Amino acid sequence: MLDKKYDHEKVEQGKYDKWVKHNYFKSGDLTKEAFSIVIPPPNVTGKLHLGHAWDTTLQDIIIRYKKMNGYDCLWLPGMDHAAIATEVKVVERLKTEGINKRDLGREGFLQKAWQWKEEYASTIRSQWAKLGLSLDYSKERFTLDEGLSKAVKKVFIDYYNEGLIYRGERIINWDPAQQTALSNEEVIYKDIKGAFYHIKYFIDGENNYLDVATTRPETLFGDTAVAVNPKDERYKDLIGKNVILPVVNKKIPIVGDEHADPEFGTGVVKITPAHDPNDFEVGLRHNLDRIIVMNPDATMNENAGKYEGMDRFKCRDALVKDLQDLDLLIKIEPMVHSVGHSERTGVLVEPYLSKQWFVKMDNLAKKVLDTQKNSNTKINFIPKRFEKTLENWMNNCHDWCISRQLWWGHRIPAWYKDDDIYVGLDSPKGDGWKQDEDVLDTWFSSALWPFATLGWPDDTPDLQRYFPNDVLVTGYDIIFFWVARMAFQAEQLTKKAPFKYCLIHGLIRDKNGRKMSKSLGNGVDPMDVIDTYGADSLRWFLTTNSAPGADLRYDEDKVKATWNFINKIWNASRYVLMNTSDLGEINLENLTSSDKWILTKLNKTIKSVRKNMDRYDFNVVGNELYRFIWTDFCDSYIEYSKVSSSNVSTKSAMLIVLTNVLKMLHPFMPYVTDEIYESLPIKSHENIILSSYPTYDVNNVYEDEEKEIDALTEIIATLRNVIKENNIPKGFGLINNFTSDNKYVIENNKDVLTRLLKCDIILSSLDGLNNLDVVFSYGTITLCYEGKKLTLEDIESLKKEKLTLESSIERRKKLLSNEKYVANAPSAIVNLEKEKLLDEENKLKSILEKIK
RNA sequence: GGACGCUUAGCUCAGUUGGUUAGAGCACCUGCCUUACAAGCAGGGGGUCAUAGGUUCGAGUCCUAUAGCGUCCACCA
Repeated sequence: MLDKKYDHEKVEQGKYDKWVKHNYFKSGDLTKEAFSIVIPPPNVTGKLHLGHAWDTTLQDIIIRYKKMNGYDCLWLPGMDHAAIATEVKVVERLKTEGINKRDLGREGFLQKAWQWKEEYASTIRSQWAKLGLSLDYSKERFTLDEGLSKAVKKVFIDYYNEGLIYRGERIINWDPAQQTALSNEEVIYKDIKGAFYHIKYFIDGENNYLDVATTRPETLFGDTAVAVNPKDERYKDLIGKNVILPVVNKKIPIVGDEHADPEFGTGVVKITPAHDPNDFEVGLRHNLDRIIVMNPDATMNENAGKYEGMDRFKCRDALVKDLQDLDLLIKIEPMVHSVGHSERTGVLVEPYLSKQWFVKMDNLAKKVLDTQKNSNTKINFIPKRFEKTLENWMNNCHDWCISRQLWWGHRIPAWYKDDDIYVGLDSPKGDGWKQDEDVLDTWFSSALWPFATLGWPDDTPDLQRYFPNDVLVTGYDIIFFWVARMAFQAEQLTKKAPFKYCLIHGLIRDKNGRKMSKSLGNGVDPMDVIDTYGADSLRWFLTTNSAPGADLRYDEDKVKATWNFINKIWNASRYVLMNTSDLGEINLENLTSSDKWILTKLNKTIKSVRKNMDRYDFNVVGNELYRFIWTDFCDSYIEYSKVSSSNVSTKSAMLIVLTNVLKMLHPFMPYVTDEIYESLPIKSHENIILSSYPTYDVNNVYEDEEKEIDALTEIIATLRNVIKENNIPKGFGLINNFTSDNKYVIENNKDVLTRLLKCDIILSSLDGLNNLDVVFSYGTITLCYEGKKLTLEDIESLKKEKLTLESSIERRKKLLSNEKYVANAPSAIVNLEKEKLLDEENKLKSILEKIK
């Protein structure tokens, strides 16, 4: 028997270990149809946050549901080495220990990084365990393990040989703190206060200057031209002349280029091909030199003359002051502009000319766009609108910079000797070859996750069975980072979409709607929530409280409300268990009307729940189950059943309902459903995980009894209202004045009525008491009681109801006399409308009699 | 500049292909320790579904415009 109160701690204690020990999460039953999900591998940089809890719970729900539907489910766990993110953290930690990364050397550093990885991996695994995730640990992978390394190398080498990867000198986003290149996606643009510095660039041989405005004056040392628009009347005659670069005092040409926007600033733009992507392009068009003026740590280099060694911003200040002294500064115009920051280190990104490896994107993107046009080959996003997000990215993507000047990652399999490049698995023969020092962008390996984790490039049984994955679950914020890259890598390497469906959820926000972030300090640790309310409460809250694709505000009150819901389930279960402990076997031969009613409601709920589970519409499922359990089962059925709870069929009915409810709840709340299922007097399996999901049972749908008990429920609610409004004292009687074909509703359910309304008897005559008629569409019920008589106020309320009925009847008559409505509306709706009209007319008739 | 989303009860949110009188939780008011549950039970109040048009027999739901809020992408010399 269950304890009197639901205690989430006690319930969840030890269950996960039990599940794992019994191998409930293991895939590989070849007699069943396969279903697979790969977990979005969390970074080994820290603890899981609420977003992870949400994301993984959704997957767990799907996996448990599919498992109960007879599938061989593989949910593959794993983690991401998260190249730069982890390296930054390890460097930080080393710093607190007084150790410098470079002093440690590559091998020494990697040792520390692997230590870090093991540490955080075990934290993450314990968090997965607390969440109750049905992961198949026998298949766990890591983006830096041997198998993925093999896959990554193969892709790099093949792409290189096919010309899909190239090495080139380009302007890339440079992170001066970590001293590595970044991809466009790793740069976060933020509006910051800056200034437009207007500087005099004197025209060679003239006593005249151009007003050149820049936000980064320190890059002046790399200027190799100034550009004006060839159509700009103000300047077009100057094209071909030179200006004197201030401070440096060398001649650079004035070129005409469309890049200069006559509307923007002064219409004159300095061209610094080594420090700006647009200028780089201009430089190519006009064959300009590229002068790098900074070191990798963003201090000025030898090209900056006396400013050499100064930090870029210190140099800016010093240079501006000097320009002022030289009377070369026209003005400083404060402005707010958007500047790129490194996603991981937060420092301002420097556009920087550098030799890096790139993936050529145009063809890869085009292939994905093509497959997305075909419903047989596409990835189906849920909600659908996110397909556009993917397509937008594919339409606008630039070549992908994949080399990173880091140590923690897949080292690039390229060797150099003088000007020769060798790309292959191992170092080429001969002396003097040196391997590339760089590693690959972490997303280069995670892009292979759906298939490389299953053995690709080898054609393994797992790959054949579980690829493509059935569904991928992730937040909309990483469609660009990850989903897009999986899409084109899978397409290119396997000729398939990596997964059939992509279920997208939103972001977790705090109670006030702000993003949860470390800097705001408004983050909530899911483990704390689990300690306070249990994993089941957290899981239900996360997955049933928002529409697909929408953000979710964390609201402790709602988690608390979920705990209350579980407590309700717990107590309803106690009631059923108390009544069924002596039940030998299921027997449905003598069901009462309310037994049949609840079985009918159960089956209709099962039907709808299955439909919405299949479309991953979990908030609809949540509402459905909540309403069925609390309203139909607890508020109505359990109360009705109290008059027949010694009946074997009633016992059987309540056990069937509870069992099916537990099964439907199980994907959402695995712990408490396991606990209660274990206590059931009759059950089909040793554990609920192994049981099968409820199916609609047409043999237990009873339309007549459903109507009867719906009527009973309505009668009870109405009478309770009347009793309360009129202060009818306990112990009253009632007379059944329903029309002859409705009388049975009360006759059949006398016991329930007297019990729930606390009335003594069902009378046949008034017997000298005061009376009050209550009008239903089935006829009237007369309440007979001692005490005050029907007052004027009561009559007033009847008059009020009369008015409401009259207007409603008028509306319905008008509707039904509308030929177009009758012709076009579905007949079920029209019939319902007719029925309603009839009911209301009957009711009105009774009221009119009463008032008169 | 381009794209997308949101606006429904005091608060947070649902609302399936258009179809009974628009729902839930929390909060609020009233009355109850009724032996599953007071973390509960029973009853109640509260919404012209952002605004204005349109399509339709019928619009919270579809279309157009407007306002406000938000997100992403691009640009920002």
